[in-house]
Amino acid sequence: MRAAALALFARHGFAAVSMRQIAAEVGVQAGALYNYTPDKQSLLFDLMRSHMEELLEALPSNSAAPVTEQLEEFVRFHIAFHDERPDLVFIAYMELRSLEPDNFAVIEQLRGRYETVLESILQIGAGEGAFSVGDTKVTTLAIIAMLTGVTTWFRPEGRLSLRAVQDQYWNMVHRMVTVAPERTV
Amino acid sequence: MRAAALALFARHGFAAVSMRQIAAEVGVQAGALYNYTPDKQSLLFDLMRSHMEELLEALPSNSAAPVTEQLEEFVRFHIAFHDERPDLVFIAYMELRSLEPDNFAVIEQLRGRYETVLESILQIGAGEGAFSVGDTKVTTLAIIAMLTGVTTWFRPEGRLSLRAVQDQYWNMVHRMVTVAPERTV
DNA sequence: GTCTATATTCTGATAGAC
DNA sequence: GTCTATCAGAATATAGAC
Repeated sequence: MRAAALALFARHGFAAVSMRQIAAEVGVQAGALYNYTPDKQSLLFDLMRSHMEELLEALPSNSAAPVTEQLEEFVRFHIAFHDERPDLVFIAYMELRSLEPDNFAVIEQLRGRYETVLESILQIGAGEGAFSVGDTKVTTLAIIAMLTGVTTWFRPEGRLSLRAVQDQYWNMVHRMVTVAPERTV
Repeated sequence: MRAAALALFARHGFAAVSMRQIAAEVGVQAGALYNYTPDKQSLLFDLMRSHMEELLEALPSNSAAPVTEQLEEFVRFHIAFHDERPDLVFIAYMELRSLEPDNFAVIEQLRGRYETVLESILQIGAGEGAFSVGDTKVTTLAIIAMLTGVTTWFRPEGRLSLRAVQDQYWNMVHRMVTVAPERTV
């Protein structure tokens, strides 16, 4: 049921999907779904919370490694993890406004913890002189927006391999946080 | 009515907003709305199409200027234009899936034209040796995702001025497309 | 644990008075 | 051009048989 709901929410949006549609996808009648979830809102919330918790748990944290390597690891991890769960990533971002206030607060807090991991890497790197960034919060949000955008177009069977995409994004992020070169033009 | 619908769609999502809610916001009864739109779908489509057309019309195109200046102009324009219409930008991105197939095709084509403007700048710059980019399509999507993300957090009365945000994003984009420096760490 | 049936409310859209 | 009233159907969720 969770898988069916996830696919439908990602394709049509939470509000546009009815419990009857989910039931039809599973192959049961609508009433049977309520043996597995108390209501529709909980179904969305559980999907989003478990996704965010898995994301945080899977996040590598080699705080002993050089910051540049930590940043590279973060970039590659973000793209790979999101590639494996495109629907979950999509709804975790798109359906925030469909959450009731209490549920929203929980997800928002988990999001904040994820962003803080990246921001800490940038701050430490800036302190060491390894990175040159302006505002670390702005840079954090810019990098996450850029990386998350990959899910809107990347397909494993497409023109570029996952590895090639990771390479190119790491290259872009690396340049973004490294001191500007002499003008070449 | 368009303004009321826009605000509600941006906050709750197209599917989650009823014609009665829009009417209540305007201060009329639901039936009266149908003097101004044939149906709810057209209301969304008209908002999105007029937004995309204004975006394309306002887009500067100084093809005589150096490509680096063209890119800087694009970056600053994108952020400023989107800052002025946060709700429109939000629904133009979030509600693509709420469009019926024919309407979706129209909006998608307009999106493509906008992306092509940026990609052309990158391609010309790469050809001239002014830029060093990997895949121009990937770079285009990465830059647009990064810039569009600004609307999710930027507030004019916030900590950073619009100008400061433009400066920092231009700095990041400029580094992204410029040849990598010698390793500093 | 799934079914059928249903309570209740809401939905987009229309008809006709004024 | 807006109102009231309404149509026809869909929505979430529940009750009770099996």
